[in-house]
Amino acid sequence: MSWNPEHKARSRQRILTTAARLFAQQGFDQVSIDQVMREAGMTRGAFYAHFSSKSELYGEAILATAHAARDKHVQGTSATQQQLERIIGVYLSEEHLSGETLHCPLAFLVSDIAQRDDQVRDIWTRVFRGLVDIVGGNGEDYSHALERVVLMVGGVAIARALNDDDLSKQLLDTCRVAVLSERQATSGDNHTDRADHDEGKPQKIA
Amino acid sequence: MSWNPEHKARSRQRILTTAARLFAQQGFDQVSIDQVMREAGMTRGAFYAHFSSKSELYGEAILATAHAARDKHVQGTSATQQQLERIIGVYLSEEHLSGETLHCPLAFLVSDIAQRDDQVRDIWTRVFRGLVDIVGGNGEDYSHALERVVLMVGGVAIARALNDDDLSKQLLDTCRVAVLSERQATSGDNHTDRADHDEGKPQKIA
DNA sequence: GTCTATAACTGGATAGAC
DNA sequence: GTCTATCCAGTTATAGAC
Repeated sequence: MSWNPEHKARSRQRILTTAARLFAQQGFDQVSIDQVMREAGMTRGAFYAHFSSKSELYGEAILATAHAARDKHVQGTSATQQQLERIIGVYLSEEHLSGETLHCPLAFLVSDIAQRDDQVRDIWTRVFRGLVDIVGGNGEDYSHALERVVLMVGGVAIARALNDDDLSKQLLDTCRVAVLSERQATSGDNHTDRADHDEGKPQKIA
Repeated sequence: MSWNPEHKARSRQRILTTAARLFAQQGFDQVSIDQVMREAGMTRGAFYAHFSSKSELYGEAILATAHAARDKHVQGTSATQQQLERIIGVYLSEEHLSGETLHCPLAFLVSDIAQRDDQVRDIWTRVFRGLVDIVGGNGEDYSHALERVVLMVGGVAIARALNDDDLSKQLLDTCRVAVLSERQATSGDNHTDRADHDEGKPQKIA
């Protein structure tokens, strides 16, 4: 069985989506290659036909998650103002924390990344820049975009760590209000179209 | 050797400070009990005379770090306005990221905590509330204190993950300015004295 | 209280059959 | 390309000597 050309690509995709989910929920160390492959319907030996190491899989999974989120939430080259407000609302929602949906590797893996090799950290940094570009639109200055992304990514990361649902909810609400209100406080004009963010990716959401 | 009553307390303290440093730098999984005990000048077998599990050590190390930071930076029952501004400056500094100094478990372990058991997560949540109380002073409303702590903890966590020193520095600067300026924007009066924050602990800094 | 020694297990990674 | 079998390094935890 399975010598047709597209079979490998499908297998790889199954491995990636499974790994992305597991890594986001449990981090790098607590996910085993065996676990990923079993849930993807294969055995451990087959893994090395697709990736050369666990670390490479980790980076590719982060990238795949970011691509999927961008394709889902940003059509064309840039998000409109309306799309942007919706993204912020979904990102800073309780569903983002506990749903079956995919989770943002920026928030869910932030303190996992500092321990990883340069290749993985470069990917994460690129994805981070991609989200700043999207959230910043293009008109406002970079610092304000950075601040809002810190409230988004930091807010979700902290809300997920807290062992108190009420406090988590209050914190998400606070961050959502802050991100949305700070936007209109700094500049009235936003959105438009930009053409270049190359390999910059947005976050992960629904 | 070593049957005097204080010897055990000193051993425990050495284990705790060693563990706190290693955990903050490398996370729960990548630190072994053997490594902690060796660096503390003992062998693995001795560990279980002090703690019943690695997870218990993890929680106690977080708590010990928070206590040490509070004792160092907050004298009396509450921080003055001047102390507070200094704390924020030190917290959102490059030295906090890479120095030999102790690191804040809130920022360095934020996405590590979500994977741990309830006992550890409760401790982390308590320490988080402690920092909110300190940063919030007492006059301003809780939401603004939450927002500023998100900028502090989230900012440091993200700056540590980024593999680009310039961007890290810019992000820390942005967060520092935002935390300090947002404070005076919300309420003119701050600081005073409060008597109860019980087990709430501040962060970790210098 | 601290040590050595070891049990029982799981991890990533490779070799070779099909 | 995927499988089974295996190697080897590392983990937590316990038993028992001193």
